[in-house]
Amino acid sequence: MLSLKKYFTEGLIQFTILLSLIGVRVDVDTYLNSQLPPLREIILGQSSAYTQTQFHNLRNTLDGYGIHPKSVDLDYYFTARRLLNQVRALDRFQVPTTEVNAWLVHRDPEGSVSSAQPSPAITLENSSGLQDGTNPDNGVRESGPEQGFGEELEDLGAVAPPGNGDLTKEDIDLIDILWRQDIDLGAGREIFDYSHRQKESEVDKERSDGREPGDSWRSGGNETLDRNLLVDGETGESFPAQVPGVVDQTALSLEECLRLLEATFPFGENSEFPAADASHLNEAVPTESESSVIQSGLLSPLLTETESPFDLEQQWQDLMSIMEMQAMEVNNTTAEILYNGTNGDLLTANYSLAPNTPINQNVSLHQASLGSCTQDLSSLFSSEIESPSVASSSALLQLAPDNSTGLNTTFGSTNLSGIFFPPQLNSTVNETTGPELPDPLGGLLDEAMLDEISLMDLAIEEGFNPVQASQLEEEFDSDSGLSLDSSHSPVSFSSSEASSSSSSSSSSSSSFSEEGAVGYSSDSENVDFEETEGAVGYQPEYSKFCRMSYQDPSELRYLPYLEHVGHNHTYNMAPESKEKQSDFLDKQMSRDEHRARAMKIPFTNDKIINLPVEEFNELLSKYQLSEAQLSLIRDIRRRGKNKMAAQNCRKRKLDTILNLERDVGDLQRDKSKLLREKVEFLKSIRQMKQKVQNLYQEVFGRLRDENGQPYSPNQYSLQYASDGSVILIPRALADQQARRKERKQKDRRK
DNA sequence: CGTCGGTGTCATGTC
DNA sequence: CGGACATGACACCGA
Repeated sequence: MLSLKKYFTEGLIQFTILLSLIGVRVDVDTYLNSQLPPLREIILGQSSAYTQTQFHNLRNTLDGYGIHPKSVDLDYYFTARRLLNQVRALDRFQVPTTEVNAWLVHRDPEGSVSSAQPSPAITLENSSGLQDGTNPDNGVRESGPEQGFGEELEDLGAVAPPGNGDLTKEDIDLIDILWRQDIDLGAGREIFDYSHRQKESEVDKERSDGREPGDSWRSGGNETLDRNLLVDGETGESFPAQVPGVVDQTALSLEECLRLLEATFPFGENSEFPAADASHLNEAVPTESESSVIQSGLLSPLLTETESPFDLEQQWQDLMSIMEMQAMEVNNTTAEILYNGTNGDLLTANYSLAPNTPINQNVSLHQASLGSCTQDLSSLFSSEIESPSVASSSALLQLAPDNSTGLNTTFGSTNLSGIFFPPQLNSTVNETTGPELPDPLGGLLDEAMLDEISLMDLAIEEGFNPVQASQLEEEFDSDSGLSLDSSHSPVSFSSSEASSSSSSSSSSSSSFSEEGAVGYSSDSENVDFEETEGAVGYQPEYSKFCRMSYQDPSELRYLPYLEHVGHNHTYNMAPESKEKQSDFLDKQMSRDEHRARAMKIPFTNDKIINLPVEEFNELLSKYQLSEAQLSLIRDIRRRGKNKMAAQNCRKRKLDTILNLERDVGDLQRDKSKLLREKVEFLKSIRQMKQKVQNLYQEVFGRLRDENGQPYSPNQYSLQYASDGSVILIPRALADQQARRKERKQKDRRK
C-alpha cells in the first residue's frame, strides 16, 4: 500500500518534472513568436524554397556551358540572363539571414580551429562535407572544415552517415525523409551512404586525372602572380600590393568577368564602372596608393536604369544569407564534378604551379579576363565600359566598383572563396599554400541557436519518428501550441471549490423536525432497528449521493430533505426481512453515524458536517449535550469535512494528471511539427546552397588573368564586402583576414 | 493470499 | 487564533 501510494506520488512528481523539462526546452510560445512566424512564412508562403527546383538540371546546363569557356559562340547574353534569373530566384527564397542562422550553428570547434571566421561566409569545404565525408587524398576523414556541415547535420540529427556510429531508428527515419527529398532533387540515396561516397570519390579522382572538359576553365598555364603583400603598419593587416603598370592589360576582359559576377549577384543599381580605371582603385585607398586590392563592385548592366534598382545593402545581405546557407550544402555534386578528386597535385599540375610559386599580388579583376569574352565581348562592352551611362540591357556584363572602397573596408569583407570550394580543394590549399580557410560559421554560433538545435537533437533523440510527425501534422493541422483547456485547467478547481464553499455557506433554514425521526434507545449501544430506520434510511443514499456529487457540493443543501424522503420504507416488510434490511442499512452506516447514534446525538451527521459554523453553533446551543457528545459532534464535523476535502483533493489530483497528459500530448505534437519544419528547411537550404555554388563556380571559372589564364581556385578566391563589392584576392590573404576577424570576434565576446 | 483502486481518517500546514 | 481547507500518509475494504 505504502509503495503504491509512493508510486503514485512519485509518478506525479516525475510527470511534473517531465513537463517542466519539456516546457523549458520547448518554449513553444517563444519559439513560435520569435522564430516560427517567418519560418512558417517560408514554408507556407509563396516562397520558392519548397518548390522543386531542378537545380540538378540547372547544374548540368551550367556544366555544359562551362565545358567550353573559351568558345566565343556561346550566348553570353542569355547566360547572363540565366545567371541573373538564378540569382533572382535565390532572392525569392526569402530566407532572412537571422532565420537561416538558426540552422547554421553548432559547428564543430575543431573544424574551425584553423579557419574560424566569424563572418557569414561559409566555405564550400563545409558544405561538401556532408556529401563527401572522405578525403580522397588520404582516405582519412579529417576533422577539419571539410566535414563541417556533414557533422553539423549529423549533429542536427538530420543526416547521419550510416557508416558512422550507431544509428537509431529515429535516425534512420530521418535519413529516409531526407533521402526522399533528395530523390526529389535528383540525388540518390548514395549521397547518404558513407561507403558509397568513398567509392564515388575514388571514381571522381580518376575522372579528374583524366581531366574532364569541365575542368578546362582552370587549365591555364603558369601563374605569374606574385604574392607581395603589403602590411599595414597600423593595423598589421596584409593585403596584396599592386604593381603599377600591369593593370590595364587585360582589364577589359576581367571587367567583363566581373560584370558577369555582377550580373550573377546584382547588388547595386549603380552602373558606373570606375574600376575600369586602375587609378580609381588607388584613389580609393589614398594611403595605400601603390597597393591595391583587386576590387570591383559588380554591377549588372542588365539591371541598370532599365531594370529596377536594387537596394545595394539589402541585396548584399540577401546574398550573404544565401552564402551562409551555402555552408549547409549537402549535395555538392557540382563541386565534385569540378573539384572532386582534384587534389593538390592535380591542381598544381593544371596550373603548373609549384607549391610555393609566388603569386603576383597584382592580380586583380582588372587583370583577369573572361577568356571567352576577350574578343567579342570586349568589343561589345568596350564602349559601355568607357561610358557607363550607356549601359543598357544589351550589354551583358559590367564590372565596376559601385563606390570607392578603401582597403580596410575591402579587407573587412568576407571571403567568398571558402564558400564555394570543396574540401578537396581546401586540402590542396593547405598543402600548397598553407593558409587555412576561415570558419565562416564562427560568427554564427549563437548560444540561442545552439539551444534550438539541441532542442531538435533532443526531439530526435527522444525517439520522434518524422513520419509519424507528418501524420500528426496532418491530423492536427490546426495551430498547435500550449493552449491549455480551460475546462481542465486548475481554474476549474476553483469553481468547484467556490461552489463547495457556497454550499457550505448556504445556511440551511430547515427546521429540526427531522430530529423526531431519530429515536434512539436510551441505554444501549445496540441499534434499535425500529428507531434507526428513519435516521439511517437515507444514509446509504446520501452517502452515495455525496460520493458522486462531491464535484458539486452545492447540492448537498438538499440532503436534509432527503432525510425525510429516505427513511422508513420498511413498515410493510416482514420482521425478518426488515431485520435483514436494517442489518444491511446498518452496514451502510458510517462509523461516525454509528457513534452518533450510540451517543444519542439528536441531529443528523449531515447537519453536523454541512451546517455553517454559526448555524452549527446555534444548533448545539439548542440542546443540552454532554461533553462527550459535543466532542463526538465536533469530530464528526471535522471528519466529515475532511472527507469531502479529501474527495476534492483526489479529484483535483486526477484532473491534474489528466491535464498533464494532455499537455504532454500537445508538446509532442508541437515537437513533431517543429521537427518536420526542420527537415523542410534543411531541404530548402540544400537547394539554395547548390545554386549559389553553381553560380560561384561559373563566375570564378570565367575569370582570366592578364595572360588569359584562369585563376586557380586554389590560389584565389572571390570575396565580398559589405559595401557590395566583390574582389578577387589570394586565398592566403583571405585566410589571414579571416583569422584576424575571428580574433576580433573572440575579443569582443570576452 | 496478495494486489489494486477507492475511500475514510488523521496530522499537519496554509489561508 | 480559530475555522475552513488542502494534502500527505495511512488504514480499511471489496473486487
